[in-house]
Amino acid sequence: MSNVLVSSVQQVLKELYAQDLSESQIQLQKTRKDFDGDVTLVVFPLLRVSKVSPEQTGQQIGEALVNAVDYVESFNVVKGFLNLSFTAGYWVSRLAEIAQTDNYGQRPKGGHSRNVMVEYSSPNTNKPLHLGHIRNNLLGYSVSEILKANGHEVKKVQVINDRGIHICKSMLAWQKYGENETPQSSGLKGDKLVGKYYVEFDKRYKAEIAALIASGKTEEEAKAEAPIIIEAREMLQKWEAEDPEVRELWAKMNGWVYNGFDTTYKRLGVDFDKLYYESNTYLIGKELVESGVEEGVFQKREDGSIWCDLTEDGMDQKLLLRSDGTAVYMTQDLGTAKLRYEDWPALNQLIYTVGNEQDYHFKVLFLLLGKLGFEWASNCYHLSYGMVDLPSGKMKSREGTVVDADDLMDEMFETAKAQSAEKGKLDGLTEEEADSLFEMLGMGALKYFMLKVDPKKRMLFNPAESIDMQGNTGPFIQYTHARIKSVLRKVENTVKEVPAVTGINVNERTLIQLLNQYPEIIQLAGEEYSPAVIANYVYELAKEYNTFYHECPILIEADENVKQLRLVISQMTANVIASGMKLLGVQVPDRM
RNA sequence: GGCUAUGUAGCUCAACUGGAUAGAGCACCUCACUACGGAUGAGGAGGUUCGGGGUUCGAAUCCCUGCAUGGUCACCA
Repeated sequence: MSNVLVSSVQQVLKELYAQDLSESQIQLQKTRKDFDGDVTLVVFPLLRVSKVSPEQTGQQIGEALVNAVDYVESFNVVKGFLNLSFTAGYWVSRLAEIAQTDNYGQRPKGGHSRNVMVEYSSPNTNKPLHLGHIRNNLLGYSVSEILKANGHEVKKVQVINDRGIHICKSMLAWQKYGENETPQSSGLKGDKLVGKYYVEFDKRYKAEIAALIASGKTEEEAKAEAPIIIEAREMLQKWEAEDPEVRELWAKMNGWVYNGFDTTYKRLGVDFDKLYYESNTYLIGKELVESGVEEGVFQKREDGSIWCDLTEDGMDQKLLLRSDGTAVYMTQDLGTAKLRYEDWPALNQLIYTVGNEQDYHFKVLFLLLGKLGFEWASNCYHLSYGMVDLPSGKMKSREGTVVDADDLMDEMFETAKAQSAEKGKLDGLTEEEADSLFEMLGMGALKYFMLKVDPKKRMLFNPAESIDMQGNTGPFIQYTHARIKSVLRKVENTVKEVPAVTGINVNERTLIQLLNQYPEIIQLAGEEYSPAVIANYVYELAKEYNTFYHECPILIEADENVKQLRLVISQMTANVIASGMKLLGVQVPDRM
């Protein structure tokens, strides 16, 4: 609609001032709430062509638009702002179109569609998932869904960091001190069990360092010479040499971890189309690095290590392969990227959902891919997000302040349960139904809380406040949806026909305007890779509906046409709420 | 120290990318259920948008500068 109006404005300007102006010079925006109107034209940029005062310019354009555009009913000018009001008929017909559109808000596939691979989660296999992973998972999943809604072809993937020194640490500690403990024997979730031995390794390592320092070594020497770390390094080399015993242990312990992760992913509601394992890609990376040496873009040093000199690009020397020939993080990332493009040659964009602590890493990665001659290097994008802090500061595993993902989800469930019990609205639900509702509400609260914040900003997670369910929260929106459903349940046939009404009130108008915005919101969220855009919009919609609900009778409305209009508005609001929340990975209940 | 991000009400976050009197929620103070769900709504109070310059019709937004906070500069991942 604004596009149509833009060209009308251009037309009018041409007639008035004999000037052709580009679209970008026509600034249309939603009229602010405290002013009268639907759409506002900013006239300041037009003064150069009108050569009269802002007020006069607004007046002239306003008069011309009322004459030229049939749905522009009236206007007013405040300072340099021309506020335009549309006819009720215009908005009613907009509502009718919305009601008749399948998958309203979503953009069908077409010429603009891209093939996009979104990587997210990608944990290490040496410890369980925590709060930081939750933000990552929710963000990656939601952005994927948003891109799909924009008509793109999306594949969700992760690369599992299943090899490296970290997993060797867990393996070694388990081998030495584990006494064959298994998830079955201990009753521990697999990822938790492996994490336990990672912590055990760290403890022993610390003790050895302390002992060496006491015997006169420097801290640096102690860290390098502690027997247990040397053993771990040896194990990594054995692993790379495919030592059968080490590989067997490795496969067993990783298997435990994957089982544990699967449980967590399932509960979080995230999924993947394909999994990559670094154990399968680091060799490709090594080959790439070697070929880079041959091509002269990388350099081999005397000790055998391989580097890339990035000083001309304003960065440092970057290690790509250790002197003992083992791979580093960067090595395998190069290999993984190459493999992905081989798997999906039509790929247009590769998105990495990874925290901003790795901004530098990805800058370097993309640069290296370019140096290796991959023209698609410029299509790689680092979806960087801020860390999650606790009121006590950073999460630190050593200080035991890590918020475990499974524990947190349990807590959310319990809170939702307690809240519902307090409201006393559980009548008629079986225990099973009630539990699934609590899960929906608890997860809704958690997901909405984490996604409503702009991804690139660091966020504070206050356990006490985050589980709040009043105000700007997931359950508030879920409640609004349930309430609408409750109204709709009471009418026999849901009518999608928009009746002929002579006028609409301010609440109806505002809601239709908001509903009308939904497609633009999805587009904006896609362009910015920001679920927060969706979250804030859905909140505003729910809030506005609640105001409408208080002001306007629906079922008891005497005028049958007005009643139908309100029912359609209600129906569409519920649809858009459900649709928007789905993009965030949040389900909405019909009753709660 | 270099590079990089962030700084908005007591707290947690918005602000359509340069537009009007900077908006919400929480907390605090009022008020509203014999109409459809009170996990709600209406109102009040709360601001030098970190400080200082600049650009212009107009700045939270852009530029410069200072301050604060986080991240990062590993033969860790």
